[in-house]
Amino acid sequence: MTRYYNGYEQHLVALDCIVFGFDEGELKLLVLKRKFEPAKGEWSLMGGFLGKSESLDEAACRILSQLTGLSNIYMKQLLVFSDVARDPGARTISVAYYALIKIDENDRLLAETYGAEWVPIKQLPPLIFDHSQMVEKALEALRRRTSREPIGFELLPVKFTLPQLQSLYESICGELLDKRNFRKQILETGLLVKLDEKEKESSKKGAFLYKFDHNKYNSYVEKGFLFQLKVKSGHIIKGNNSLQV
Amino acid sequence: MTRYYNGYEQHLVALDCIVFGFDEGELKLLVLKRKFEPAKGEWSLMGGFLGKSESLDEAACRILSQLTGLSNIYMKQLLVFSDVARDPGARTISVAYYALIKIDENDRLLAETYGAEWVPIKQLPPLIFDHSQMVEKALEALRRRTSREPIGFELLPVKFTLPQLQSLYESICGELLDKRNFRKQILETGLLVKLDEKEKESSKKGAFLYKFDHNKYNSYVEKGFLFQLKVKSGHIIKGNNSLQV
DNA sequence: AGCCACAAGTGTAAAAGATACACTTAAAAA
DNA sequence: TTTTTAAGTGTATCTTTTACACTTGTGGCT
Repeated sequence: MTRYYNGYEQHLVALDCIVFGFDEGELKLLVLKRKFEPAKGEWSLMGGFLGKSESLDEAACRILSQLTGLSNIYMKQLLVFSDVARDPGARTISVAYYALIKIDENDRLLAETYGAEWVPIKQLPPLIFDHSQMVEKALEALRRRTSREPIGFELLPVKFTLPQLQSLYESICGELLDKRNFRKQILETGLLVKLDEKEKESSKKGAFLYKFDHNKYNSYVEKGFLFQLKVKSGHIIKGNNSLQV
Repeated sequence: MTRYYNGYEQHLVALDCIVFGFDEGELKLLVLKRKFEPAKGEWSLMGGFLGKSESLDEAACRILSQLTGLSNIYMKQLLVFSDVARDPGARTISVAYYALIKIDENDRLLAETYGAEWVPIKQLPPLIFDHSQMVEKALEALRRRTSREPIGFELLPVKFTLPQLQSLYESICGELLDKRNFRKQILETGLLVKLDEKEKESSKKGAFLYKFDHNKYNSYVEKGFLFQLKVKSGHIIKGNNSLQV
């Protein structure tokens, strides 16, 4: 096939996936102990190599599904890392992808089956090579994208409560948000459907479940509507029954 | 060197540069007629291949400088294009970069020397392969980034007038802006330095020249300041001496 | 049965920011 | 001297964002 472009260098093209999940009110990352040399046994992202007859998007899906059994996952290309010496095993370039996973929906044990582990993002161990940089960049991208597109829902179960959603946004942007303002804003989009069920795990009163209306969102997008969540300057919420006279 | 990772496919890694310039009040793109097969003679972006001992950023700079003589240019990685059949010449993946150039500063003839041409973005000819898609994505990225970072200045000469700057922003976002609001907003940042000189090409009165204060910007950024230009819903400006009773 | 503890849920007023808008000024050309 | 052209300037209205505190529902405890 390579009739043209003779004489140019060929390269190993790796892929690494930054896999985000949200569980127990925390943003988490899926990491695993590397099973081969070099750096065998150290913590790393999920990775693999680009094959002959697949696009990068296809390869990213393949790798994620081989290593976790998951499919039909939100994935996005992030950035290529290409320092000449980034991987001591060989000269490789690595295309980083990030993925958003609904942890609840999938068997939480699945990860362990494959030797992977969900680690809170605040307690990440050191990762091999430039993987920590990749995580850093992925977090920035996630923050940016979250405020422009309704991708937060990819991290929650199909049915979720508003307190859950708020907590998710707070974990992503690293700031507390005002409950009333948050609700007002998110409900104003008209994209959430209130269900008749309540979730009662996290409180006695229970919180109503909602669904995100993908169809409505898509038709809005076609009409030029822009999802925008102003998740900027949150503040510590005070004055909640902390004083009693 | 490749002691590890044996048996994995190697790939040709191309780079393509979307080179933006701003001239005669228009956003322009640098394109050239391809000098080799396949698709010889057709319009394409500037491209090349990743070498053995260079990072992608280095390669992108090298390619731009080989093909235009320019160096010290703002460049940013955009996205990798990797469809299996994207290039009929061979299976390649291509990392797209976009660059912002101050056309005035550099010899405008330079382009021609190298067989390249500045084409207004609204009159782009069809480009080979997936290059038109790349341009599309680059424009989106430029629009997004322009509103979050002061990169517009990379497209203007070091000294510029406010009408020039406004016209640049209008070309990028594709909408007319209100003169007074634009000036207020951009001057409020405190990042423009008014000079004592006037530029008198485009009007009899002449417009004052300004410089962008990079140092100040950098120190602001360290303090957490965020550049934000709200360049959203512009409108057609009416009422300017168009009626005379 | 009643009380307590806990998180869910709800509205409004003040402040900040964005928008719309029209005339004056400077200087070259006629 | 007049005309023409684009540069330059301020304010009032509207919209959006922010700050803020009490009531409700329910399970568990006594």
